[in-house]
Amino acid sequence: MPTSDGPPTVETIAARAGVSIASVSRVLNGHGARPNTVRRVEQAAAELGYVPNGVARSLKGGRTRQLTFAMPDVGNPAYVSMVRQIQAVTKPLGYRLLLHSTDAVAEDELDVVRSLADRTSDGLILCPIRVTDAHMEVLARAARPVVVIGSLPGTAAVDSVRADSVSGTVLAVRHLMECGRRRIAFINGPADTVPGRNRLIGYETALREAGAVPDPELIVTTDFGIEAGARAAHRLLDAHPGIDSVFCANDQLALGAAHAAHDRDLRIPEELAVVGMDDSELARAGHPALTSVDLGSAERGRIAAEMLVARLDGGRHEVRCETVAPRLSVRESTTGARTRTAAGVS
Amino acid sequence: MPTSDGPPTVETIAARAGVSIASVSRVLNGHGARPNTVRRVEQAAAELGYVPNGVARSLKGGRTRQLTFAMPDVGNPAYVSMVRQIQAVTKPLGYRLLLHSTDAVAEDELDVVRSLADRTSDGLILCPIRVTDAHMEVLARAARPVVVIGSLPGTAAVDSVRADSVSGTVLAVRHLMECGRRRIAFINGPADTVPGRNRLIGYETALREAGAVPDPELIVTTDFGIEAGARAAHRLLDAHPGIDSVFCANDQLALGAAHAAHDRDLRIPEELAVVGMDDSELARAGHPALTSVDLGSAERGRIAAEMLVARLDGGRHEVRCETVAPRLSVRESTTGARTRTAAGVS
DNA sequence: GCGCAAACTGTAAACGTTTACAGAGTGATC
DNA sequence: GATCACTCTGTAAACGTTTACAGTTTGCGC
Repeated sequence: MPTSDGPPTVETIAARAGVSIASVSRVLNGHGARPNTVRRVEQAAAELGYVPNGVARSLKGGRTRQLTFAMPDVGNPAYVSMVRQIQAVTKPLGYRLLLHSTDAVAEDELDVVRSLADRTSDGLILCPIRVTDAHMEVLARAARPVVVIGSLPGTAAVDSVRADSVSGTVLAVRHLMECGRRRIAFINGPADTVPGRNRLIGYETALREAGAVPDPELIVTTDFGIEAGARAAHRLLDAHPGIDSVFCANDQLALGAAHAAHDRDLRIPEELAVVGMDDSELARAGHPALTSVDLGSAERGRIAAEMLVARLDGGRHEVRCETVAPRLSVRESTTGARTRTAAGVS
Repeated sequence: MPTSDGPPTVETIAARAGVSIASVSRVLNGHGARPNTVRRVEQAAAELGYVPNGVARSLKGGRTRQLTFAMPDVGNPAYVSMVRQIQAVTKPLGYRLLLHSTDAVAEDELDVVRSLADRTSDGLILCPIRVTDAHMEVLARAARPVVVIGSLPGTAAVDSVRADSVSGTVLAVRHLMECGRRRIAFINGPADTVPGRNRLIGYETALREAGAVPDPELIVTTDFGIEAGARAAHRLLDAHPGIDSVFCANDQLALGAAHAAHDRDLRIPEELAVVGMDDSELARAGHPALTSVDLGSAERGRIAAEMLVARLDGGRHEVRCETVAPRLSVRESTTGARTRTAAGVS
């Protein structure tokens, strides 16, 4: 009995069109009906501005057409580009996107996975800050498909996309050597993370492969941040004036290093070449613009989204684990091409 | 009849605990039951790892505990800080956040508002790129509470929070004058937007209020972007070497202007003071760091979220419209304090 | 006009929860 | 031990859809 108050439902439409609710549903979903019925239902629906209740639909259909993306920090440009790509893949397919910021607390990450059991979301893309045994435990019981962006133990029965920080770092260091640099310093971020360790491995690998011996004195570990990068660079340059280049674990650190160089009147790249990582807007914000390693955040986001929808559509295929190859964006902080920012008259 | 397959439902629990589904629901929602019943239900629920189906709950309860935030561009730092604040307000209250990127297309904005009728979201925070008559039309019929971040006609029956670009610009220009600057150029963004027009008004107001006459020659309009800022600055400085300072419509433009100054060997701030707008990370990325107007994105996000939840909780109070006062973050690009980035040994 | 197949339609059940209502149990009081 | 008030419990309806099933109409060929 469709009462006057409240938004129109399938019953309201049925009453107005003089048909049953089943017919209303069928017409609205294009399941075939007599032309006359179609016309009456469509007219009634249009007149009343009927919009089907998505919640009821979800309950009946067993899926919500919602996906969740959970990551440590909304502010981080790397995650922002993931969000953008995930949207790009899922929006055209009619999925809504739930954003969950875990603030890098592991228990919160676990809760997101567990909360899949409430059937509120059809699938999850998770960027864990670190993968613990508890993560594996919980992921194994996840009530809905999950794709992890990050490194998982080989045994895991969960789709994942990982970056390759080792190769990324090798790319950077190799590039510096090809530019003729020999005293290559390394400003790393927190070393107790997987990417932190991998960068160190990459750094040492690249040097050794060129027959050089990594000098622990040229390696500094610090928190991320522009100021921190500047401090670290000053420390390195104070102690080892011979340094001719520096690779930094992200663009903030690299920008800080560039600032330090400016302050010491070291020309970039002539006297100090600088390479960053992430290839964020900050790299282009440097002056000269910073060469930077792109670990493929955008692509990881895209692939993760594709994996997830594949899992939702098709279903039962084998576990996938992809690695996204890093790419080096070469700019003036290593090659020193342009000196003028843009084509203005000199 | 709870079958073995599928996740446990209230029926499964009831069967296992030997009670009715009503008791299960009551126990789980803390509505009182005999201690013995409570124990049995809780045990059964725990053993089976029962999680209530959120969709069914939403259908029964008439609300989803989901909020939507719709803005033009996930990549824009201003919106990112809004997202963060909105999360900060709503997450503790148990709301999930749906993110919708409209890519700045008006029709998409309208669709978001219309789609509130599907009952999938309890409320909406909307950042329209521009407010048209169609917006007002659709907002008036919105099926759920909406808060708009942006400027609405006074007649609108919709809660809103707005920035004050006029005052923000006045703040910046006044600051430059207090620093002794007289030839103040202005690099504006697209002028056919509300904030674009307001910045122009603010610029002229501040100058006039100091007895100066705005010189149209010192005003340039361009798209946003670092390169664009550099080009614009070069153009201005080529034509008017006497310029001693420049106010830019956002931090990208300001950073570009700073780059141009570097290339022309103009010292900042001695020979050219630079002020940006938005107070994003880019401002701190400048070297020297850029003075920048904070239009209060974060605060607008917070207030919008608070307005929305107030509307959802309480309900029927009068329409609110708040304006967030801008704030000036003074840094070295106007005051020139520090020359060394950080406390390293010189 | 009749029979038949095909196309359409309506009734009712189902999705998983919450909750109004009535019935059953409990203990206290006289 | 009967009555009463009270608390607790179970049944059933409701939220708004989709869909299996059975029933009805329709069109067609004879």
